[in-house]
Amino acid sequence: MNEVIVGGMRFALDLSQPLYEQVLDQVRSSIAKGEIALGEKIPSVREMAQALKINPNTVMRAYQELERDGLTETRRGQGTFITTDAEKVRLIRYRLAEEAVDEFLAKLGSLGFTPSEVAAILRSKGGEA
Amino acid sequence: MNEVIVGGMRFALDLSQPLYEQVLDQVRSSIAKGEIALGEKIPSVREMAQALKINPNTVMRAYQELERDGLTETRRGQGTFITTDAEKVRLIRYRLAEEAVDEFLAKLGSLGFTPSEVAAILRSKGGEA
Amino acid sequence: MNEVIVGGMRFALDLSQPLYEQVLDQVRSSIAKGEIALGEKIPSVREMAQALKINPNTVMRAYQELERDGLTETRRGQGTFITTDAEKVRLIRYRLAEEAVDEFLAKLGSLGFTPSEVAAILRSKGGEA
Amino acid sequence: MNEVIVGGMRFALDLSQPLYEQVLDQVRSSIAKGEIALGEKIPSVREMAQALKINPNTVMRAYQELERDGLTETRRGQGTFITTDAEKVRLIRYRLAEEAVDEFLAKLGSLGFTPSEVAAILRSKGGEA
DNA sequence: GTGGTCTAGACCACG
DNA sequence: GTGGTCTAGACCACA
Repeated sequence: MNEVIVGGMRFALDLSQPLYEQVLDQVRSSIAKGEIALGEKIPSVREMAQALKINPNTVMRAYQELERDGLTETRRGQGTFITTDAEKVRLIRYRLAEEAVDEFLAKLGSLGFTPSEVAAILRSKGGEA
Repeated sequence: MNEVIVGGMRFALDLSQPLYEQVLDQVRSSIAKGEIALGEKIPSVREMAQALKINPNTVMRAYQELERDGLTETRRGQGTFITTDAEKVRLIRYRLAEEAVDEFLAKLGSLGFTPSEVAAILRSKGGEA
Repeated sequence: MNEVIVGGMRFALDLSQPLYEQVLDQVRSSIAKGEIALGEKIPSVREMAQALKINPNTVMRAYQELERDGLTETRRGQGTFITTDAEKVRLIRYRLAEEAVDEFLAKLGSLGFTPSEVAAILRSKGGEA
Repeated sequence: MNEVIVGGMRFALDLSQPLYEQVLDQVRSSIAKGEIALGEKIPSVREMAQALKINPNTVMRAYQELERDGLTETRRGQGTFITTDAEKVRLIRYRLAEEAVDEFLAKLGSLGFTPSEVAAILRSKGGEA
């Protein structure tokens, strides 16, 4: 495993997706799961880049997207902090889940699976869905 | 909607993904769903390109990937035909479904949803999974 | 097996190579192996095409190449006949073998195999070479 | 000879085969022979294209096939690198050799040569097989 | 800078 | 007619 822990968050990067997207997803996921507390400071771009051994531009892009989503805010001269707005976090978590579900159902539908077949596959996968 | 029907298959292209991948996915879907019969000829590269208003090279790339997957065979000078091997189609359909499921569960998991929460969301979405 | 016997020669066609080349190879091979006698008549282009369920142009092209090699001769109004020159057959057989050997050694060499490794692989393949 | 050395690899292109296939074969050979170390970067698409005086798209096609075979991985924005998985290289080298052997034996067999004749020809060719 | 996608258009081999 | 290769050149996303 190529895992790194930075600022209390766990990162595992691969080449299958853009790096900035993986960083974004993994920070967002840490927030959604509550692994990192609201209002807490996250590592600086430079620290994060060094820890993950990736280009600072890549981290920067991920951070910018987090801020656009309202999940973080930068305080000049102090760094980047997780939002303190729990409702915002809840909404974003829900929105991401909904998107994933829609995409999933669309894909399975396009392969001609009925809802009950989907359920069967999910069950066989260990989810008790 | 910008839909086109070609050779009994429905196509709707957008810019969110590579065109060749969309063509690939949609032909594959048609095969997986059985909308197009085994052994049947699919439209020639040029026909398809003209119908979808895209470049023949782009269609060709999709067709070559289909052949690599074993879903089609090309007969020189005659065209491109769906495989007659039903087992191969079944396997690929299953593989695609499995990939979608894995991706879905990973994403929802990374957002901190438990299996039963996932099931609840799916139910609310109209699937009775 | 998708085999057809025509004029005493065995044919099995697939899509991995040009059809005309397969026809050419298989006729040549029948001659080289002595499965078809010198001076004998081979089926007409039309007969052959019908038997193999391929385009007459494809058969024609194979026959033309055979004639260019001197393995056959056409007698106007009578058809196509295997040469009666045994020496020519011997030479062509040897030339084809030599080409195959050269190509084979070149390929294995390009993969960095030593002669003794090649010999080992050949032995493991059932040839006692 | 129209040879070019690029990134420690030797290239000689002709018109007997598709260019992208020749590039593919020659890079693959270099990897199989260990002429280029695992994990090493190979020349960028543009560099290679310029050096070989062919179109970047042609090089790209070769590189994509290498990646599909698992012999290389591409790091976005950084370039294309030889895999670090020695086992994968070993397997592919063996697979290529096996294919060559099978093809060779089939061809010689179709010309009616017995295994011992094949062995004799090989010996006379300088291999001591 | 890197790889990746797409286009337009030429040319070839095969059937 | 079919698929396949190649080019030139544009444009994009990523690091």
